[in-house]
Amino acid sequence: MGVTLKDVAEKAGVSIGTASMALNNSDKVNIETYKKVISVARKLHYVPNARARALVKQSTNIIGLVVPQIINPFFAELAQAVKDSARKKGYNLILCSTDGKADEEARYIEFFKSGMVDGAIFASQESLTNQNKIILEELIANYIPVVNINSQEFGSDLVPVIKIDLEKTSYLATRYLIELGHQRIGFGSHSLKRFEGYKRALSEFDLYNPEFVYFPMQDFDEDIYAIVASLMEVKVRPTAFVCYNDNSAIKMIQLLVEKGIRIPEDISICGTDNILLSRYYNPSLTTINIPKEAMGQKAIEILVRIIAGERVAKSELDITYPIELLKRKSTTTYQG
Amino acid sequence: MGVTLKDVAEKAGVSIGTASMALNNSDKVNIETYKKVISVARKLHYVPNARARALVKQSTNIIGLVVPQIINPFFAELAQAVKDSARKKGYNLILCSTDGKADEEARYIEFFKSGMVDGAIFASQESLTNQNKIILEELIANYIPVVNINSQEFGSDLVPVIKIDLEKTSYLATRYLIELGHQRIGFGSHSLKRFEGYKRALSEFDLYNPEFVYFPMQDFDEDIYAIVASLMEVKVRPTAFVCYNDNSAIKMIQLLVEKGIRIPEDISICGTDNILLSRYYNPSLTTINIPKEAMGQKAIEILVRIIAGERVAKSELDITYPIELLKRKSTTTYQG
DNA sequence: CCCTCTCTTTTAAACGTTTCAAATTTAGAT
DNA sequence: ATCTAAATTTGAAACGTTTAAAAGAGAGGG
Repeated sequence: MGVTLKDVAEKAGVSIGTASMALNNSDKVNIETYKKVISVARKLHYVPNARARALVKQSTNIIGLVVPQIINPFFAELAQAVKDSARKKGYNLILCSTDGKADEEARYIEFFKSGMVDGAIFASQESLTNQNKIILEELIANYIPVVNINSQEFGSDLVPVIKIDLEKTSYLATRYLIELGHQRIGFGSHSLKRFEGYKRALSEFDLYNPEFVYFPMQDFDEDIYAIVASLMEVKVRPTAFVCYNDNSAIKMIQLLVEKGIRIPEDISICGTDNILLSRYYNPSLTTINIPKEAMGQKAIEILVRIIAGERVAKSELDITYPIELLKRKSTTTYQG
Repeated sequence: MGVTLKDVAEKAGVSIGTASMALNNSDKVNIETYKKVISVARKLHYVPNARARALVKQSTNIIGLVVPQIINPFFAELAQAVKDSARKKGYNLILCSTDGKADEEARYIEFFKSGMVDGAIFASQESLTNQNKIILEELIANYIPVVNINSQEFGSDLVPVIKIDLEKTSYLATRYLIELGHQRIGFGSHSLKRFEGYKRALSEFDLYNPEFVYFPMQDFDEDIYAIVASLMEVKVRPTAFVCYNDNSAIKMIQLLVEKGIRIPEDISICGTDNILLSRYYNPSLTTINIPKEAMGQKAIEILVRIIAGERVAKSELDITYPIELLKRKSTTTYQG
């Protein structure tokens, strides 16, 4: 169907080998031949067949990125960063979103194993499904290079991890709310790590009260309705709330506002992620910044090095990026 | 490095051809042989090499999706829909975002030409860069199947288009604002089509006034600062504003609120896209729904059919999806 | 016992590159 | 004119599949 190297070679009057070398700028080929081949190739609109090249080169120049959901702005922004870095290194990015389903995750792992990508990055909220942790281990050990973003578990010789200190996110948020004078601070997340940070901050001031803790079983986003409903019924309401990401914080605010509760006057709310929109939300969202660009870039950088066969230093096997509290308008002081 | 078909064949005591057929569930192979091969393959953790398969099959089972930006929730949501449909048809999706740069667009087209994808979907705000319209035409004509989403130009035998009536988006929004009693209605977009709809609605009531029209030259998102600044200075301010997407509407609201302007009491604001967050924004955003899921799904459906060699019916070469006004809280009545 | 037909397996070409050893050409030195 | 070394080109293997044609093995009929 398409124009092949053979066509180019014939028209240029050289062998396939020579044509290939010319097109790959080998210095072994005579300048005249080179010119001839290039010109013929251009004339015929020759485009090298990436499939054939992939087979012989054992590499596709594609990197896979797996995220739980693209429609979560946090991951969209991360994907953007990863993509930009990948492109700079000459790679294309295949973006895979699992919607948190273990079988989708498994399908992608299968796909990766088949050799369609040169390496993969797994980004998660906190960890992969248990089942796939095992599959992933195997994947890495036997097939392709992998880097994890945000997983709190790995960080081995095989799978470097780029992460943040999850516990600290909620610690920072909670402590800030305490500093603002709040004493009844609510919390919602399915993450144990985050809960620990929340509890640590409160414990330091002897303010911890399990009544204000919500552990949604499923998807937090969906369970916000339940949390808000519960918040409306309870007799002593928290005056501040720590959400596990900006998306859920925003939903929560909206639902509360609809019930006539003012943010931040009645309840201060704090998110995590610093998604683009959090700055433009109304009220603008107090949140924890996560350096997505830096993390995405680092992940690609390390992955590319592993692909190239380099051995990464011990110090780079487990990198924790600093996070930062951004004080905005969704939180305010409270006088008991 | 990995286990190949040859290894499996040898261990199973059959030829490579037979092993291949067994693994592909061919009915030509004896049931005993089949079982033997399958069991050996499993034992050896054999995974077919997708690169080799792609070469001989002339197909990678990958579809490319090109969007201007992933971090725009509209495209993230569209990508989600496209991905889901693609997976259902057995394809993987390679997500490419161009950031509106013509050269990135061109690089992706080059990549597609090389045969790494079986087909491509180009989604845009309104149209591709001029330069690449030409490249794209050529791509389609000679290399791989393509479907356009949202482009207002194509819709040929070669490139089916899935789109909405852009003119109508702003017409609907503007007319609604007029119905609410507004007489000074502002407008911001670089889209001529959208401007036409805006103007048509106003003209019907003799309310058109060029003073209220903003044509940002570059990226609208960035130019919102300028528009808001200008809005603050002008002596007669519009009481309503039509934004060209939800993202910009949200930014605009936030900037206005920061200046002490109340939304919707002082200015009613209307977006377009109905991104997930628009419902959760504060105030919730009056906007135009665009059926992203349906459009994404249709795009895949048609593309897959073209890839399969089917000829699509004339009626499917240019499909316009219905849009719908969603009345929410960012707009309110106005008594002159 | 031979022929035919069906069922199964093998063989080998094909996919379109890259790459490296071998062959060829060219140039330079004697 | 001959030899050597360098420069260039060619040829062919390799990458790991799929697939169609050919070969082989049984079975059944005459």
